[in-house]
Amino acid sequence: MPELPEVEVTRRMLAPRLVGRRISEVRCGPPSYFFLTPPRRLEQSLQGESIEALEREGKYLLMGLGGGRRLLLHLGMTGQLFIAGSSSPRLVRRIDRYEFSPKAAAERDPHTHLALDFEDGEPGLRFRDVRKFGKVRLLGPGENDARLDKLGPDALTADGELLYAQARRRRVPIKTLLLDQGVLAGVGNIYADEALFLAGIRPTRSARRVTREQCLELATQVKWVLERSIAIGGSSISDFIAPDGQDGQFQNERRVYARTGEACSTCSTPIRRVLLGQRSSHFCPSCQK
DNA sequence: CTGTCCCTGATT
DNA sequence: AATCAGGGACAG
Repeated sequence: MPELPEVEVTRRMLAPRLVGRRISEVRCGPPSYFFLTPPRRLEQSLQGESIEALEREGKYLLMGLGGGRRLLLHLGMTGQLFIAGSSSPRLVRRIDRYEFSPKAAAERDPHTHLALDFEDGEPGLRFRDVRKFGKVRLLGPGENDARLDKLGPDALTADGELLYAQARRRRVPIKTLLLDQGVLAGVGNIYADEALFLAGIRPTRSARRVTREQCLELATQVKWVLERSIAIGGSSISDFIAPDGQDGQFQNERRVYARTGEACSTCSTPIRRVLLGQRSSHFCPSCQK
């Protein structure tokens, strides 16, 4: 599940391969929940555009285009952004045949929704998303997206005092607070669980019962775990791949996430799993209070 | 603030 | 055939 580190790894690897190039051809799959901007309109509007920047806000990517327009991208749960021709066991072979015409339907990968190719002939960009929880939207000059407007400060700059101030006035579990993109932009289920483990705080603890010292420590651990994951290419637990098809390595360093029943790496107590608002949380009942 | 829904593939 | 996974929008 792509969270801040996976999106940032994607951005860093993609930027040098996209920025400065002019789009020669755009192909989209059929209309779906995935397209906030209708696919036909994307095909018309993006053709001939040049890419001037690639930025990240929380878990969103923003491709800066000429004339102040921007392309908003979100990977959702199973999104994969990669360079055409990349190979990975997580990618199907049909992927490079991105012929989206109805007659070619049997030949194409039904999960690749967007393909951009470049005038200079360098390999293009592909956006694949099995479950279509991802998003694509074209923003006009000066146009904003409500999703972006709601984002809080980037989690890489998490401020413990600010987190404490928010925690004091919310009755929700601390884990729920961490997942709130309006509080800290970019934290998802994996890194929330990992940061809470490192800070020694149970995910279920009420936010208002987390002390100031604990909030400072939590902010420190959030930043550490995100930076560490970025450094080793993110987490490839289910679907995530880097733009070159490579897997990240952070899944090998996780202490609690999806380790239910396994021995805690510090004290050997079995890791437990609880549900918080339909979402699973993992913690060590001995190390986390 | 909590519950439901969007979607598809893997698992039971 | 039913259940689970879950980011985020939305309804209640």
